[in-house]
Amino acid sequence: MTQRPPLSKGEMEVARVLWDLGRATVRQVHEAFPAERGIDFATVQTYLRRLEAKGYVKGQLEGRVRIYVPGVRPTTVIRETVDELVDRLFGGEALPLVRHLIEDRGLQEGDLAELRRLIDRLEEEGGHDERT
Amino acid sequence: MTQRPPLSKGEMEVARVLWDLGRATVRQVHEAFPAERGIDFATVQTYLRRLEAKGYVKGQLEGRVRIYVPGVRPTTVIRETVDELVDRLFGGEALPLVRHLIEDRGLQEGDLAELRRLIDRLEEEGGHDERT
DNA sequence: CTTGCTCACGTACAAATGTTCGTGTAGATT
DNA sequence: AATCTACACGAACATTTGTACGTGAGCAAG
Repeated sequence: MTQRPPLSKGEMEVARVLWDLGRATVRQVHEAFPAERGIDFATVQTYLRRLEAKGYVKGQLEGRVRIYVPGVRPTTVIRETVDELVDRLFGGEALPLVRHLIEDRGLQEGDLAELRRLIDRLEEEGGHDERT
Repeated sequence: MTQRPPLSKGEMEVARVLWDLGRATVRQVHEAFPAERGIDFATVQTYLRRLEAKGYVKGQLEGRVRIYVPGVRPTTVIRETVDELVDRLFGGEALPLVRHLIEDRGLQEGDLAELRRLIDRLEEEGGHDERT
């Protein structure tokens, strides 16, 4: 089903901005980039064009300008991307990545609590209506 | 500090194999690939060459064959790669990715238990700010 | 109407990536 | 010795990616 070509790094950056804005012109996307990124207007334009070609966003002329909107949910892309990473880097094992994220990327105190709740919930579900 | 160029997808596949084997000839790496992958011997050879150029592995002629060994620890590469992904896809927030991994990628029962222990340990270490 | 802006859109182009071929040569087989 | 084999090593080449330029059209201000 993954008929969509994968997102390149640059495309991902732009896609993320569009997800945030929800609906934007090239200029708006361009302006949403931090100045330090120093990305050119035309470059953003190209990325959006390519994102459209790959089926990730939809663009439509509205008067003089083209308005872009996301065509795929972030969750979907995240799933595809992360799955691929997990496959390539961990041979499909998710746990090592989770461990790395929890240990080496600073999670906040509250985050740990939330994780614990999440685990509680999952163990609850799993252990209780599962009868091989 | 070492600004190694990032690994491409293909390079990562090969690097992973070499981490597993620890020390191998091109042929051994090639053979370690699942047949379905249908990757050519020469392709593997090129990847190893490029990995060496990028500083990820070291190769040395031993008799007539070249032996490759990892030059960078998997952990390092994983950190760099995952950090980049988290930045690009989640704007630096690690939690959403962890959540995704736990919820959507099937972790085993035992994995959850291990995670819980990990969280316990981290909460222990971190501020003793009990206030649940 | 003439200048000047701002876009969409097509085009460009170097670098990186995925993939393979060709050549030369050091050992193995006949 | 004449072949055959298996590599190392260098090239090649089509795609994809990152980045940007140039042109022409619509609109605005002089």
